[in-house]
Parts: sequence; C-alpha cells; structure tokens
Amino acid sequence: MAHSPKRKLFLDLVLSLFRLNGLLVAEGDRMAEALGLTSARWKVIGVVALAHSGVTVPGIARALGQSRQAVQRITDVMEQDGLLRYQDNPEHKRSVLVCLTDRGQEVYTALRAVQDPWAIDNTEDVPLEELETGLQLVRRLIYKFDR
Amino acid sequence: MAHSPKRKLFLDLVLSLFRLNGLLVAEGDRMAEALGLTSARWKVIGVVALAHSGVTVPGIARALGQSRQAVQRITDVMEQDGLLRYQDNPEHKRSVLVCLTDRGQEVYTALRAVQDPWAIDNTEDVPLEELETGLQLVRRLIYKFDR
DNA sequence: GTCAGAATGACAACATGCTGCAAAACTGGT
DNA sequence: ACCAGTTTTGCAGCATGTTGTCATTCTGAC
Repeated sequence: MAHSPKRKLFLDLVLSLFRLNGLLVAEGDRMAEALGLTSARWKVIGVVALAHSGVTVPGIARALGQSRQAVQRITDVMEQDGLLRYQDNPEHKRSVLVCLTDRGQEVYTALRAVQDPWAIDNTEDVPLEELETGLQLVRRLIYKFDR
Repeated sequence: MAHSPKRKLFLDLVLSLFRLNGLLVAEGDRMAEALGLTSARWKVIGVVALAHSGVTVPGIARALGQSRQAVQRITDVMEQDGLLRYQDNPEHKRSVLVCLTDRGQEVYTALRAVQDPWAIDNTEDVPLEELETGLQLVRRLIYKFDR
C-alpha cells in the first residue's frame, strides 16, 4: 500500500502546495504593497468588488473559505483606512453590508492594473490545457475536503 | 488584454489554491491531532525524518520554503516535547543538527500509518495523469516565483 | 593570515489564520 | 405568537508565518 504510485505523487503535491501558497502570498504582498494593501486585503477587496451589491462579513468568509473572524478583523482595518464602508442591511439588523468607498474603488482599479498583467505574464509559457487540468484537480480536492 | 483566456483561469486558480491550502492545513491538523502534533510540526518532522543524517534549522526552512525563524520556533517546542534533539554539528560551532529522538521516530511511524492511507484514499478517484499534470503545474509556478 | 560578506541564532514586533464562548438577531415549524 | 435552532457579532486566546536588528560564526578571496 505504501508503494501506491499515487501516494507519493499526492504527498509531493501537498508539500509543493504549501510552498506555492507561501510564494503566492508573497507575490500578493509585493503587488499590493504600492497600493498600501497586503495579500489578505487584496483577497477581501476582490470579493467585495465583484459583489457589486454589498456582501456581509460572513459572506466574504464563505466566499474565501476562511473564518469569519479573520475576515472581520481585516474589514475593520480597511474601514478605518477608508477603503470599505459598512452600510445598513435591510435584511438583517446586526449584519451590515460591506461596500467599497470611492477610494476603495480607485484602489481596486489600480490593483487590476497590476494584477491582470501579472496573471498574463505568468501563464505565457504555460499550456492552456495544463492550467485547465490543474484547476480541475484543485477544485476536486477542495470539494473532497470542504465538508 | 484583460480578456486573455488564461488570465481568468490563472486568477481562479490562485484563489482556489489559497482555499485549498487552508483545507490542507486543517486536514493536517486533524490527522496529527491524535499524535499530539499540528500541521506545522507534521511538516517539520517529515523533513527531519527523511534526512536521516540530521539537518540544520535553516536547512529545514529551505526545504519547506519558509523562514528560518518560523522553523526555529517549532523545533524548539518539539525539542521541549522530546520529539527532536539538538546534536553538535562538527561542521559548524553554532548551527546544531536536528535529529529525531526515539519517541520522535515512533511518532513519525504512527504518522505514516495515518498519512499514507489518507493519501491513497484521496487519490482513489483521481486519474494518475491529472495528478501528474497538476504537480507539474505547481512545480512550474514554484520555480517561477521562487527567486 | 586577514577581512568582507554570507549564514546562523536570539529576540522582538507584527499580520494572518484558527477556535471557543456568550449574547443578540434572524428563521421556520407548529 | 412561540420556541428551537441557526446565524451573526464581539471578545479573547493562541498557532503560525513574516520581517527587522544585532551579535556571532563561518567562508572564501586576496
């Protein structure tokens, strides 16, 4: 059993994923730095920007697959920094909606101007099919573990 | 440029990788819990166990692609817990070698008894070729970012 | 042998993630 | 309308990772 060919492949993959995660966080920090953001805030502003109608903090957490508290702490700081604002939620007295401020929108636009070329540069020499298969595998594993 | 087909694919992949990373850490914690370990200690004990002859703390950090301090803190705790021991390094007066204690070896063996079936179970329904392509992609990205 | 530069250890500050708990607000079945 | 169960908030504690700084040790070029 220990010699299953997939076993070592999978364990190598898991270790490599840990490492790649660290490198991607560093990349995010590097890209977001000039805009006064960090990797974690980059993730949050992305979710808020794509949900034009406002999302709740637990909603962001679910979208990112993270804990509510981790997101709450970041949105609190970003609200202090004037990137996000909290807006009354007609559907829930306590759970406010998170929206971009004008400045938040500007920062997100500037972020896209860095992030999109980054994405294109880094896939230039990667076959489309490899990206598709890789994404399929990652999603398959998420589905497997996310219960 | 913003409509490059690979751009969205890659950004989706990056977000999915962040999420998968969190799930894998949780899986590691779950597996290691019964052995009194955590995900971070699991990574460290794996590196030490595979390097039968002893490795230095910065060596472990390089193998994991992490900072020296992150590893140092963990090895210090594991040394207190009797899983690792520090041994004089004939090649360097200050930089000691990290080795498994007998108890550390036992724990690693017990870990394998959990980890290996876990790896096999989770790849049962994944085509071998998908694993190979996925690992190739991850390694390609690591190589791209790790400078 | 000497000396500049790299590697290492120790300490500290900080960012990001998790969990647990209690109280308030919402939801849905009766 | 009521009540049980779920969701959300706020607070607290902790694990893990990063960076920065300084002193010590090693290394290699000269």
